[in-house]
Amino acid sequence: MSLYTIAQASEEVELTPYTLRYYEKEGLLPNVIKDSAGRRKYHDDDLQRIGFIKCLKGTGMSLKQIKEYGDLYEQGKAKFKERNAMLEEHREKILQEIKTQKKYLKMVEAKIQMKI
Amino acid sequence: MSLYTIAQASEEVELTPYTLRYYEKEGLLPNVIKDSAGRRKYHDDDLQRIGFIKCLKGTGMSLKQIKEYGDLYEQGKAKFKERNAMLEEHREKILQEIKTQKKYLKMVEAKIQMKI
DNA sequence: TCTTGACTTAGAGTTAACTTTAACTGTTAG
DNA sequence: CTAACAGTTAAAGTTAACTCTAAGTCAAGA
Repeated sequence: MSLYTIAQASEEVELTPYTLRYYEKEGLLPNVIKDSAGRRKYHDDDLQRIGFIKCLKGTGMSLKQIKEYGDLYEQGKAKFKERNAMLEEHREKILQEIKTQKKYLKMVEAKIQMKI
Repeated sequence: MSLYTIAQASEEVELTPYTLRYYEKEGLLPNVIKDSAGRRKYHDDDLQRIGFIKCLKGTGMSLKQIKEYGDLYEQGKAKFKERNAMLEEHREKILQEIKTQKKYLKMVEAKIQMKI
């Protein structure tokens, strides 16, 4: 049961403390606790959650949508279907995006080969 | 030798006329001509260039960097090396990004499979 | 005890990339 | 001839996602 200060969590997840506070303010991190002096303490669970937020964000999901997903997650089993539907839709988007990236890669490689 | 109005070019490249004017203002489209009434006329070359801009942008290059690349392109053979170096560096970035996307895809798929 | 340093907050500022507005002009169909 | 339309410009507005500032609090070391 390890706890992290915001500086440690920041280091761990490679996001600035500003960003961590911002995500919390936006409702993406509803479970971060505070110590008696009001300072944030991050659980491993929080870091896991941030990791998944980075995954969703890194694949083009907006923070707004990520919050929607997180809100469904907070509602547990009751919203499992909706939540998974979101992820499956997002999965398709990622697959499509990888395809597009591969197409663009070929275009760049063609341009490199042109030698003019 | 076909020429396109901004509306036609917009349709063709799937960018709004606003965006086309914006790209021009930012120096990304230095060769767009105007008719006697001051209206833009796009050549096939312009559309090709916009296509490549979309490729670079779609793979995460900023408009600022795209302009740098375009400026080198305008200087022709003299800057060929620099220009190609930019593209080769960008190629690496795209490869890395595809890797990351695949990793994230696996994370999302794992989450979907979790069924909880 | 004093000061240093890491934190806190609310709110302001920044950046990229558009997107819209307002006021205007030239072309075309009736 | 005139109304509608498609374009023009400079400049202001928007949005997402941070990023920073100012003013304050608290705990720990010299």
